Amino acid sequence: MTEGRSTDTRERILDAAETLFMAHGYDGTSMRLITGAAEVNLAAVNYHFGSKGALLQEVFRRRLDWLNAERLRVLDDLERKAGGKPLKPSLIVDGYFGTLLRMAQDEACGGVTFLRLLGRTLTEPSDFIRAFLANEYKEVIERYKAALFKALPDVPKAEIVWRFHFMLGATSYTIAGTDALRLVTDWQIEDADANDRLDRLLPRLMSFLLGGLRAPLPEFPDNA
Amino acid sequence: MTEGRSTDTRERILDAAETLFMAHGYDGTSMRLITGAAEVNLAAVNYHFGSKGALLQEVFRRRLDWLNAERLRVLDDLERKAGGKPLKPSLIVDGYFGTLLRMAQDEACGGVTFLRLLGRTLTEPSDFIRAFLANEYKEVIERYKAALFKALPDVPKAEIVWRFHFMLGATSYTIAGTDALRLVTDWQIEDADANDRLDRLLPRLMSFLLGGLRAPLPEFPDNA
DNA sequence: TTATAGCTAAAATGAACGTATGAATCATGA
DNA sequence: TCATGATTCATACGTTCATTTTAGCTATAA
Repeated sequence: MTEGRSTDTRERILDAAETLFMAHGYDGTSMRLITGAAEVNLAAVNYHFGSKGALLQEVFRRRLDWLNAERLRVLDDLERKAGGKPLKPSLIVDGYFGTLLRMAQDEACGGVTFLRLLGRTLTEPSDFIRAFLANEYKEVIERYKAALFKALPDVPKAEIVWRFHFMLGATSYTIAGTDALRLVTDWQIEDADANDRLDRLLPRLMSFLLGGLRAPLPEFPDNA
Repeated sequence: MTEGRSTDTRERILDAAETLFMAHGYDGTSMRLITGAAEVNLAAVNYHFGSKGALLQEVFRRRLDWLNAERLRVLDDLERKAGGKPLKPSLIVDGYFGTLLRMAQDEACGGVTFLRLLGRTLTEPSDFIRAFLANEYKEVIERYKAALFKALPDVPKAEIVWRFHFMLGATSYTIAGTDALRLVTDWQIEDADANDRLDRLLPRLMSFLLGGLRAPLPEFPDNA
């Protein structure tokens, strides 16, 4: 085989990088740490990916391509079944956020590790990764936003965009799972294994998101 | 005066560090960048604060001491007026998150810059800063959690903790304000100045948070 | 077998990092 | 006025960083 060793090295680097970027952030993770954990030579990253930044992009691309394609597939499916009629908001929210959390239960897709890395990186704005993620998400966001506009014709579009934003925040922060304040709240949550907790997280999060999405519209103070 | 030059240098360093940590993260901000922006000598940080890590802590302490004291004061006030009866959830949520966002409108308290730094750092878990923030928030979180338990006696405590967590996420992510996906959503938001946007953000966020907090309880799939 | 391309190994490069040092400068109290 | 302690300054130190280089290894194709 002409690439047996090579693909193995690439995958090992990507797996190690995913875990380490999640744990220590991009700047906090050195090439020596990555190649050490992957048990490959220091130069292998630059040979296979070109640079550290390109490696980070590849870590994301490996998972996001699948995730966002799946999200589009789900939405296509929903819209096909609805035959032109507006979708229920709960279905749209589940298509976007449910698909994400369900991916985390599939270890072959990176499991919770990638989920945490994603949540963390969405609030960590290195310029080059922002541009990359924006492009990677462009189509999906556009489609889901449009679906929400259609599903909630009486709600001002600006309000929907804001609430979509809030939902993204609640989800990202939750899946980052390493927030500083978790130490404080003496976590009387069930100590089941990660998959069990993930099972119950999805309904919990979904209730919260839908409650927020359908909340009464805010009233602004007069500042004319 | 025995400290004129000194306090000025300290403040300039803290201001510069606050802005730069916000923009580039902790690891991404070098001492040379900080001291350059503050127009002080490179050695000044180590002289006045001891180390880069201690500087970061001081950046937070300067704002958080006031913020969390104010949160406690507000809660004390509410509970005193209620005279032992449970508080309305909206008042509790406003006491916690409203106080935070109102602080951002006071430029003397750091304004949006500190708000963004806080939002960003809450998901950026350097071990030492996690421990510091956990300690800094300990009392406030405990008090507000207890108030919510009392205000919502029919809701399981675990559920309240989760939803408090989701609220923290939505808020942190929003105030970080630098999330990667903002580029995507062609932001048809009013182009008013920062304070105007902040004026309307608070009611918007509050509606969302309360909607989520009061949402119907989730139903879990049977996995017995 | 030999040439070639794909890949790995080990070492070196130059830049940037946080921190430490000792001299210079300043304000202050006797 | 002058000695003193606080602060600022320029500079150097020892690491660690991402990346590059050069040589060597392995497997396929002619």
